[in-house]
Amino acid sequence: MYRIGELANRCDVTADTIRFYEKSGLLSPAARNESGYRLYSESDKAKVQFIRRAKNTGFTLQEVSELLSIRVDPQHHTCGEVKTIADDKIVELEHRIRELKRFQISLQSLSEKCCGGEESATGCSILDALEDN
Amino acid sequence: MYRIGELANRCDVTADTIRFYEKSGLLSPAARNESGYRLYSESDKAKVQFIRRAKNTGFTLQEVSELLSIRVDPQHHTCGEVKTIADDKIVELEHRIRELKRFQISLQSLSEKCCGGEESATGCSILDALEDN
DNA sequence: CTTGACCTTGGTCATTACTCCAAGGTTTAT
DNA sequence: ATAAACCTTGGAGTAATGACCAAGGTCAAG
Repeated sequence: MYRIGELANRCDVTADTIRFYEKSGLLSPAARNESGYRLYSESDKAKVQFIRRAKNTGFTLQEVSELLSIRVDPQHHTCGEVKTIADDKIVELEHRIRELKRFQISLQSLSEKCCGGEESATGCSILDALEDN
Repeated sequence: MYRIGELANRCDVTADTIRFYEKSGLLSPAARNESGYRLYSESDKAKVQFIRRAKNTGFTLQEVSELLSIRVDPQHHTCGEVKTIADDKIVELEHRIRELKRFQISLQSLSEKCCGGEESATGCSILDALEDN
């Protein structure tokens, strides 16, 4: 079990960030010791890393929270519910991916037209292209 | 020339947003009339639309500002600078798209494992699905 | 010439996601 | 046994990106 500082180090975040995630309901410590120190497990570490990855990908913490809630309490949820949540997210991801690709392609076509050299950017084809838009 | 309200309408933003962009140094009105009303040109409209499009796809206003400031003063910048901004963003987009796909694949495998029925959802967790990956 | 729609500046408020601080308790190394 | 490093809660502050409001000026229509 890690204390908060060590978990923070291993996940490359600050202790404050982990406490903030706890306050936001994304994560709670596996246990507390007698002095009230938070204690975390390996699975907590995986969760923090999941949160970071999801966040870097552009999910809000709210959305990350929804993703995490796909970990289901089997007593109270059915496969049907899980599948619905997952399928909704899949569709949403498709939209996002399409949008990012669209912009990436347009940036790529701009970048290819630009010489990228030391020339003054007057008449740079990227800027020209933005002007057309 | 448009007044701020009309520009806002045409670009599907609010007048407040346009004033905010101005305060942030992204955009200033082509002119003012005698009463101090902001007046905008077609090129201002293009600029606002560019800002929106870039922003919706993941550029921060800060980054948009870099691109726009080069455009405003191209003789003091090089093609290389412009291309670097674009290429950095392309790499970032690639990374985000890869992560999004990773999530999507995980969710798909989760969804496939789910019968989708009324059964209890033991073991349905996106963390598990991601670990398998 | 009044009414309603629009504009001005200047200010506050909201949300997201942290980040820092204070005052104090705990653990560990020397 | 004491200093350094770590932890606690609670609260305040920050940056990005706007939204909203107040008090007042302007403009077009009936």
